[in-house]
Amino acid sequence: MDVSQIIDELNPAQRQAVSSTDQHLLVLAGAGSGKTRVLVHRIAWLVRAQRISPHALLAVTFTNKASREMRERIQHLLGVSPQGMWIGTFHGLAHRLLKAHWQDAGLSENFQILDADDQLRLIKRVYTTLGIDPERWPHRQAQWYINSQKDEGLRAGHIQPTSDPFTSAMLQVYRGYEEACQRGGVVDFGELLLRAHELWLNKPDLLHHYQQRFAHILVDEFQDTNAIQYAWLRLLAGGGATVTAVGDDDQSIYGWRGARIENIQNFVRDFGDVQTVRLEQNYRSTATILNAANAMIARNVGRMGKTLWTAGQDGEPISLYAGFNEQDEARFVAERIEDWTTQGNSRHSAAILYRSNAQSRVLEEALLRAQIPYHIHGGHRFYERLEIRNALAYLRLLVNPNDDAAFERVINTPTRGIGDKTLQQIREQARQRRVSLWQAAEHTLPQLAGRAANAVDGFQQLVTSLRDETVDLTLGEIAEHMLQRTGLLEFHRLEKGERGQTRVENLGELITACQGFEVQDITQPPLPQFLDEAALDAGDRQAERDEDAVQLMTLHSAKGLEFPLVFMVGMEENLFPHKLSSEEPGRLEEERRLCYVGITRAMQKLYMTFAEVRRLYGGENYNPVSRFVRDIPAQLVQEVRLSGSVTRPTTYAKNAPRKGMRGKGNSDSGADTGLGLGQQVQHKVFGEGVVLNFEGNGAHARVQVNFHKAGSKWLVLQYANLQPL
DNA sequence: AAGGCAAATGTTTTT
DNA sequence: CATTTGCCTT
Repeated sequence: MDVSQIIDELNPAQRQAVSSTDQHLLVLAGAGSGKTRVLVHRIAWLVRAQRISPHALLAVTFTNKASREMRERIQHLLGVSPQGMWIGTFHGLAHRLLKAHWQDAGLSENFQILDADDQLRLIKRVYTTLGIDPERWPHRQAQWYINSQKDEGLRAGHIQPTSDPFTSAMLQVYRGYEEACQRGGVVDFGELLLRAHELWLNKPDLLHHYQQRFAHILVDEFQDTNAIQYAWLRLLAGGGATVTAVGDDDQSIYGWRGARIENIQNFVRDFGDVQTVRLEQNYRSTATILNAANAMIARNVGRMGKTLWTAGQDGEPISLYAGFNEQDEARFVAERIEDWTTQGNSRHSAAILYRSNAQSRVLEEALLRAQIPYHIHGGHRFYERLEIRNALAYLRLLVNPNDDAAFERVINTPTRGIGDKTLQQIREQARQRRVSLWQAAEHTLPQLAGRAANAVDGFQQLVTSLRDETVDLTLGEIAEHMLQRTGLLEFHRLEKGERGQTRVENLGELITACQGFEVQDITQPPLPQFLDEAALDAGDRQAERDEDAVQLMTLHSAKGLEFPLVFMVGMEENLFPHKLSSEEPGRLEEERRLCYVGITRAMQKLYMTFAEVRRLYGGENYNPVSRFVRDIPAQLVQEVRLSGSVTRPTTYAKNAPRKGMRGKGNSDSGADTGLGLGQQVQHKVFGEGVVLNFEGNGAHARVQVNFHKAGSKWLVLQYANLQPL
């Protein structure tokens, strides 16, 4: 391909960024300004025009999704995959380094990654060992403390002991936790970054090697980097590499989890010789929407400064609706979506954005009532489900029996008569001998009662023989065999009713995932690689499902997405800006950026809604309209009071059976079934529920039912034998 | 070891 | 209000 092709289709600012030859480059990329495009084209330009080997390029993102997208687009643009280039998340790249240099990093070869859940369990254990009272300092607080310290690049040893009882308790826990991790050969997310940084600090030769290798470092979402990530980048770039940082200070919404917006300003100061390019032309939204966003964000101080503009139309005004209460608000949204789809638009082109997850409920109920299929983003992901985590724990033990978190999780799952007392003894033994639980278990055997000793011994033999039996098997076979031999499959199958079935299905999906897994390194066994991927990429894989449904999500998770029609609901003081964030000026500014993110998601039409009365936590709240709404120039906003809308507060009896709904000709409703969306149904095991969704037709038709007791489930229509109520 | 009850506790989330 | 947690009982 021709070099000019990489450049020609860009606007002047984009072109300037892509072909910058200054030492460093800061791209301030406004929402919808072609940020990823610039990044991808710059990489292509470096390879094609500058003749830089992909081997000398490193591109780092924040999420797996972003790095996948970047890889695909580079491949698309270059026509070939960029062999030798490092593309990944901060955590992914750190992991790659630690795997390659595990000895220099002071890790065991098969170190495992601890996720948030296992981390909390481990912390609980440390509490018990140290005799710290979780009533006084909740476990979660310690978890938060440890993670924040790691985000800042601080180990327990770096922190000055104080007389402050909180700090000294937290420090004690931090220390004990560090030891437990080291002993178990596990590493949490923060530790990946911290260790990768220390690896380079401690091994200058290694650092030098990587500094020499990477001539260009490209960073996406730079405003989201935390202290340790920034330090890591500085170290790597210290050998003269060129850094391209792409970000938007106005979209920094993760300060509360360690992201440092000031890294953008510091970049110019710390790196010197930085060319700054602003991408301000927006290709997403109408001028009205952009003007609203610009006006709102202008209230923040200390910005790098940026004003979005478009060559496109003004578009429709922003509609503001004052609901009488949250029910009315939700009803309004549902009606507007009905109008939208009636006009021939798809449902998935509409999104409802809210500040906190709790708000989704009323909206769901309204959509259900209106028979509008919806999809909620967020919630449990595949690898976070209990049964999957149990299965993974067994697999982890196969790789590394000293993994205490895995050991604790499954020593009595399925139940095999190992109670708390036995476990306590093993823990005590482990503490005394400073060994892993697995090792301690062997030492504890003699002092256990016959039955308990048998059970523990049986467990260890199970794991050991499982390891022997699976050496020559493929990953899929290992998973399948493990599920059988451990009895996990049976255990979950026998779980009462509803849950069991889903869990067995999920375990089946796990086997499928194992079968389809592609190893990174063919010289290494697949299992550890699979476990690493499971830990580092919680797999939004099934979000790809392309049912035509309205998208519901928090403002945070909407970042990076765009929708023709957007609703920002709950535009009320105390809700948004959230009460807990409206006190401090800094946090309020972050809320405002969140609002900016929300507004700039909208392509054609934006609705903002609020409720005059909102039931929350039992009480009635009369929140004033959000200050953010008042920040938008009045001429851009149209206040809505549709004729035919309710003139008094409406309340709906929850789950009340509705009349006249059966057999309505909804195209998605599997017309011959007698069931429609929103239909109340009865299932002989799960009880009563409401039909949420349909999928497929004929013998393959499946129906999603939200059971009052059992929660939401997908059933095969053919077998479900649902009775309409 | 599972189920039931009382008490606490209510942002945002990736890796 | 409603969900989740943890303690207590069978």
